[in-house]
Amino acid sequence: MSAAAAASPTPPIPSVAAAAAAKQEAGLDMLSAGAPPETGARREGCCASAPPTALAAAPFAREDEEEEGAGRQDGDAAAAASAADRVLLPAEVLVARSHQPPAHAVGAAAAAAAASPPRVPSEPSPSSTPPPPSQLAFSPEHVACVCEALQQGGNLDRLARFLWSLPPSDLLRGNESLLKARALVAFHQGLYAELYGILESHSFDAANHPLLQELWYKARYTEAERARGRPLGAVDKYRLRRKFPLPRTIWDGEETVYCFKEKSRNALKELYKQNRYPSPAEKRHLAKVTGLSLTQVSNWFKNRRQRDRNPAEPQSKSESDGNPSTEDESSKGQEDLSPHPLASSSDGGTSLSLPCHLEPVYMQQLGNSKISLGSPGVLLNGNLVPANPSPVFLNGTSFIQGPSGILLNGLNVGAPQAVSLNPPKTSPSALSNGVPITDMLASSSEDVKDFKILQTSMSSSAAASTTTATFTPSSLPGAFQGLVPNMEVKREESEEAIASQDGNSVVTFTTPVQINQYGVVQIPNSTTNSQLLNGGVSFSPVQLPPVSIATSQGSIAINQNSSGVGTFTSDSVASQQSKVFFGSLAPSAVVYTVPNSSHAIGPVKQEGLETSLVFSQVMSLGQTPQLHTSLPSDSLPGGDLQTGTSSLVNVTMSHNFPLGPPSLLSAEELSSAVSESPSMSAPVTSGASVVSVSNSNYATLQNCSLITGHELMSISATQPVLNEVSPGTSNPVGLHPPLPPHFPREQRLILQSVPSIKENFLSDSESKSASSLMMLDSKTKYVMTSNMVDAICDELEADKKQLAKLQTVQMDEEMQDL
DNA sequence: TTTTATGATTCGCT
DNA sequence: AGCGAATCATAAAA
Repeated sequence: MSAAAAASPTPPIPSVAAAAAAKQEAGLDMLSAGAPPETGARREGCCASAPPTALAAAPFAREDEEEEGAGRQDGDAAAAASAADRVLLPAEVLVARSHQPPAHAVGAAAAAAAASPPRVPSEPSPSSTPPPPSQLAFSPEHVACVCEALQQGGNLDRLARFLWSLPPSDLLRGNESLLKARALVAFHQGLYAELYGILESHSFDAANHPLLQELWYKARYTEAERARGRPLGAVDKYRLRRKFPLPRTIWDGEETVYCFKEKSRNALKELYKQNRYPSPAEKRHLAKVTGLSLTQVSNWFKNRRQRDRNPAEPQSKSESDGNPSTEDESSKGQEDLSPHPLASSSDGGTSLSLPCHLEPVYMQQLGNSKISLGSPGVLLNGNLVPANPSPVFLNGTSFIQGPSGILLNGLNVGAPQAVSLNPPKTSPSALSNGVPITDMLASSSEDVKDFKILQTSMSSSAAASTTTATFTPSSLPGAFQGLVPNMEVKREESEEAIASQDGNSVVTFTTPVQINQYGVVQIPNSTTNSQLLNGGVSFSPVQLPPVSIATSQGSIAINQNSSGVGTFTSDSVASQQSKVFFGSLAPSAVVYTVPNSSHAIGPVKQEGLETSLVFSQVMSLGQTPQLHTSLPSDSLPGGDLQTGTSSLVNVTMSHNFPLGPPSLLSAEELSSAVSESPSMSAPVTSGASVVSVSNSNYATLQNCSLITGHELMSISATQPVLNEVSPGTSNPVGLHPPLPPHFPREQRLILQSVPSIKENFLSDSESKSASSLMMLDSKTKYVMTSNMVDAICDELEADKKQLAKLQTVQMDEEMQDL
């Protein structure tokens, strides 16, 4: 063993290493390094069987290993060198040194050779009498040992001389060590034809395959490089490998597998769907199941995560393995993340990256959706919680992104911009119904970046114009089928028209978030009625994956009648998570944010709804402010957007609203209902509750804080127009800071004013200059004019004041509690 | 030939 | 040690 071990330290073969390209060189070195043990073992064997003359096979090794004293070594080296020069060196050395501790012969010889000036091989040495070549003084084994020693010593020149001096004895022909040495020398000398001949002429021991294979390929590469006069690329090398396959003499024919078995991959994917970050135990189990090593499993997950994170990565797109999260990203891509604000937001590749989710994420038509939530978690409709393994459903075009978490029902909120507003690592920010809740806005630069990309700017024409601003996604994915692409919404247009265009589609978000692909969020704008509720109303046919419906989280059913009355039915199914419903367009939209109420739900279907009802739960916001907005449907016909009454409602209720179907909810009723079910923890009732809201009616919920556009606007850093309108209604900043870890309870609705022009989107976001802002999801369109804002503000003012009081009180209480 | 998919490696960070 | 990011390498498809 010692001999073998001694051999291991052998350095790589210089010539080879020199020729090797950086990486391959490393590979070669590795091979060389790996070879030693084997060669050592081999040599040991050979030496062991060596005849008596071999005083010392072992010594060779020792010599190498021990690096004995310089003095003696010098002497030995000198002797060896001289002997070596005379071709018969090995024999001579061995013989000459027979009286000494064996060893140094080869090692010393090699060292000497390397150190001393080369001598003419044939040059006779005064001190010794070289036997004629034909009269080998030692056996082939000895020769082999010498060859090995010289190889390992890295002195190929010397090895070449040695080989050259050897007689063409048949005895040596079959000697693998000698052949290997010859191959090395041939390679070193550029005698590739000879090299190939050697490699193909003898079946080498598997232990030598790695090195010889390397020589084979290296030679091919070198030849090709010389022929082409330029370095080879990976592909070139690959082609050469294909063109010049390894001879079976140095290859066992076993194909290298670069792709795991389908079965293994499926198992990996399956787990990945469940958990992107498997525990060590899970990895071990998976490794066992798939037959892969733990490292391979880990690498697979690492690679998968990386590729899901960077869909834009030029090299590859994530495979469409059916993994939703992956698919979205892969499917849409990177391209959409173009600088263009809208484009990015609207088309934005769909990417879903929810590290925190333990459960699978389902996206329907991810095409345009992009979800990229950072660790903190995202609150969708108030419910998406990072830590919670809740599935996310996207049915749509909306995208959610941001480390902090952003969710929009078509509204994208992230407010990286308002850094001051967001405490860096608090909890996740939540956005509900288009209203961003910025407890945690991304403050990091990354967040900002993401935000910019994703954020959709809505423009309102605050400064720009009274005219409505229209944003159309630069490119509409297939998701928009059925929708009129680039449709512009103008104030002048009648609401109906708008409705018809967008209308009818409903976007439903369940606690996990569901975004309808078609979802277009529009904020009908008329100052009169509508408003941004939930950020906008998105309409799109709701297509929920069966899964979502079946999920334990509950389902949502929305039935709206053509009359413009929206009916919302939620049956509580025992789900823990709340759901959000977005109803369509228009005329009147009601948004409810109900925390903790989950429930129900049936298949979501929406057709031609004119009324929209939205329930969103804001995560733990529960007690805090809520915003409710309802718009009268009447305004729709008016052609122009009217200032309807719009209110945002965020209701933190743990209970369902026992609303009878088509019943109108009066503010009082609602409030009472809400008040009755104060505790968030209250289990959801199994019964289904139906709420119908007539266009003209809107419900006001107690415990809901109403935030008018002004406030929202004011929250955003720069929103001149809005600020002017409603100065200081609420100081966003003031509100946020205090938020404790559990801030979830506090919910905020924020409308950021964003520069109206999409082109300027990025820059604007940076600059924070703004007009009125709205967050849009990529496919959503929001149109809000400053007028609208004003109108809305006015409209809401009254309600706001009332609600604000309630909200304020509650918040104060909560704050105190906190 | 080029591009894509994918496994592995390396480096820096925590 | 685990992770992310960047990168390489390989195999296969385009």
